[in-house]
Amino acid sequence: MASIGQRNRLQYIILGLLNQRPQTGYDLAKAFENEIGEFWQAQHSQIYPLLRRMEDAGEITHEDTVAGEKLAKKQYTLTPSGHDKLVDWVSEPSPELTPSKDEFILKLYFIKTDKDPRIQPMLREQLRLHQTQLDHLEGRLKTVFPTDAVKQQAYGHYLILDHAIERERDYVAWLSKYLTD
Amino acid sequence: MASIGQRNRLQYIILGLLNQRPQTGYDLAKAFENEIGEFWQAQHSQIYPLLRRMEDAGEITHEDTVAGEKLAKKQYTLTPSGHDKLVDWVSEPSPELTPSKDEFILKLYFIKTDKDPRIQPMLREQLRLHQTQLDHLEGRLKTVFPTDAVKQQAYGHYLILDHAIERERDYVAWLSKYLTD
DNA sequence: TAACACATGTAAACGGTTACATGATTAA
DNA sequence: TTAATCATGTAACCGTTTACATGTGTTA
Repeated sequence: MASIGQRNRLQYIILGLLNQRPQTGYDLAKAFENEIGEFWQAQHSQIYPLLRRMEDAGEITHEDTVAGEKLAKKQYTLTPSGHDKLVDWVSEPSPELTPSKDEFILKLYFIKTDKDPRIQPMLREQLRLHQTQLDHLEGRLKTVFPTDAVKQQAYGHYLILDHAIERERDYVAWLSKYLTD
Repeated sequence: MASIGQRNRLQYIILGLLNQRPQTGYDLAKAFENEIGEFWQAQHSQIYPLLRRMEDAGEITHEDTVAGEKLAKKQYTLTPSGHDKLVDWVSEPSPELTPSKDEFILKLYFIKTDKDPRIQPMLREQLRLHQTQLDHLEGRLKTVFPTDAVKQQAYGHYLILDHAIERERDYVAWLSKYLTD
């Protein structure tokens, strides 16, 4: 029995995605480029070995299918044990505050005076970045959740999109506060 | 000449900290427990080998000193080359938006309906956490920057503390928006 | 004298990224 | 037919965390 460290959060994301519907490793990798990519990233090179380990641990199983003439696919599904593990994880407290690792913030820390000529260009660059991200997220909210009915079918997803939007909005407001033009 | 990957951001933090004043590896490790710990974390086991590599690369030098009878210390200082590297890094654009890796947000994503009984307790737990962090940061602002004069001596530090406070304030406001009691 | 803080290191394991490698299917 | 996408894997490297390991100085 392969053991998977308690702190490996990617495994739980995979459990959660497979709980939505059975998928291949390729599908999972795509999910990290799309909606879940706003919150977590993973490459296929990390996903395929982990799927193997999770299957060895009895949390998921796969069914071999063939597309077209001979393109092999592995369709992964949760086992009851995997489902339990997912439920346990979501139900556990999340008492950790992870530092944000924002490189711009890090650079700011080493600027001494408000007279430093680098500050304003840096703030402007970040404003552009976060404004773009804000526009992107607001667009996604409109396309992914056009009606209240859809919100109730993926309520958690709606919540975190709303959170991400407010975060960007506040970041933009904070940057504007210190921009002098 | 040892090469240090471009993406290693810890080296720049160390350059920045040594630019403030010469320090030992132990001092640097302490700094990550205190103020800089809000934004980045590093253990001494990562710091000591990196200091060695940075010295090999000619960015820092050390002077051996002895405290008391024979407690050996290595006091590290920036070289001109290390100072240049720090200035270059701060002056470079920071065009990357790092995902936040907030485990609570991740868990929310997998909750389907607004009727799920886990949502409210989760929101309450996070409210408590972020309220505590907000209180902590507001306390630090008052102790670290009691007057406007001090703000101007470490302006970047003041900015990022202000940013962190607004971030927590907004997080708390967002959580409260969805709390039903 | 015992506990705690100061001080420096190494080793093992883990999580994540980039690169290497191969082959099938579909659409332009 | 050729480029893009679908599909699965491995290898090497890097950054980070946890644990191991040792010894000094200070303070209660």
